Amino acid sequence: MPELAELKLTSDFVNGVVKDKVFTHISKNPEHKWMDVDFESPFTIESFSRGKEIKLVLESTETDKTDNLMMTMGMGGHFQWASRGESIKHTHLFFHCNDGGHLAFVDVRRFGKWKWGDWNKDRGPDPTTEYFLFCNNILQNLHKTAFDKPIYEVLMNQRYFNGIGNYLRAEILIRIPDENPFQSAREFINKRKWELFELCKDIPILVYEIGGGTLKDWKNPFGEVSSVRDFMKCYGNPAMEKLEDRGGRMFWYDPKWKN
DNA sequence: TGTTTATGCCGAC
DNA sequence: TCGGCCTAAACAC
Repeated sequence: MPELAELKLTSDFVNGVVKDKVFTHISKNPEHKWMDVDFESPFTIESFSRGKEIKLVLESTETDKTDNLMMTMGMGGHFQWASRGESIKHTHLFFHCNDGGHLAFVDVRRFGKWKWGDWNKDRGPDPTTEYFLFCNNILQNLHKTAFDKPIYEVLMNQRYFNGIGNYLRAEILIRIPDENPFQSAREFINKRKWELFELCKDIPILVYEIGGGTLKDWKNPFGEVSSVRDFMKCYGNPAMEKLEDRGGRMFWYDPKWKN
């Protein structure tokens, strides 16, 4: 998906467009097989992101009812605003506004999902907004077998690295150039924990500040914000080596570690 | 025209 | 751990 930085931008975008707006109901595109959702009218929306989850807080303007619609974005989910009469292809959730427009959850591949609840307890703290908890969650669990695996695989484990995805793991590991990304996560972390943890915080923040990664299925909802585009040193770079990991994802890495 | 590829996750073995 | 879920853009021929 969109990874941590893109989720944060998506959440900002939602907050920008729903500000001072009142909604009447939610409907779902029947093409999408996932659950229907609705909420008592009239209501307001506020968005938060944590790692690769988005929380939409819906609040009745007339009663004290409130509920959280928890969403994941899959590979390309995002939000757009549609004015009265406008319809956007591949919209799967419509948050209908009393001005006739709607907030559209657009998701071509339909990998995005939603449900009522709260932050998924199987996902770890957000490295950018809960940095101390993020570090602690790893250090307290470092003895577990999950950390026997190579660091390049463990960086994709959302229980510990919530928000890190396929491009971020490549961009993080390439920035610790003298450590082999194929060694065990435990060994790697024991040696270079603070550099690793800080990169897990700082790279997503950098990408957020420059307006998101340049990704095939994802466009910055605000349009281009920055001309800084060279943070991507590794992912997708033909000068780098790549291999398919056990999850069927391409891992991009420095050719010097090819065995 | 056909094939490969894509930022992710879930559930059936 | 592995296939399945989906569409469309970018390739290959």
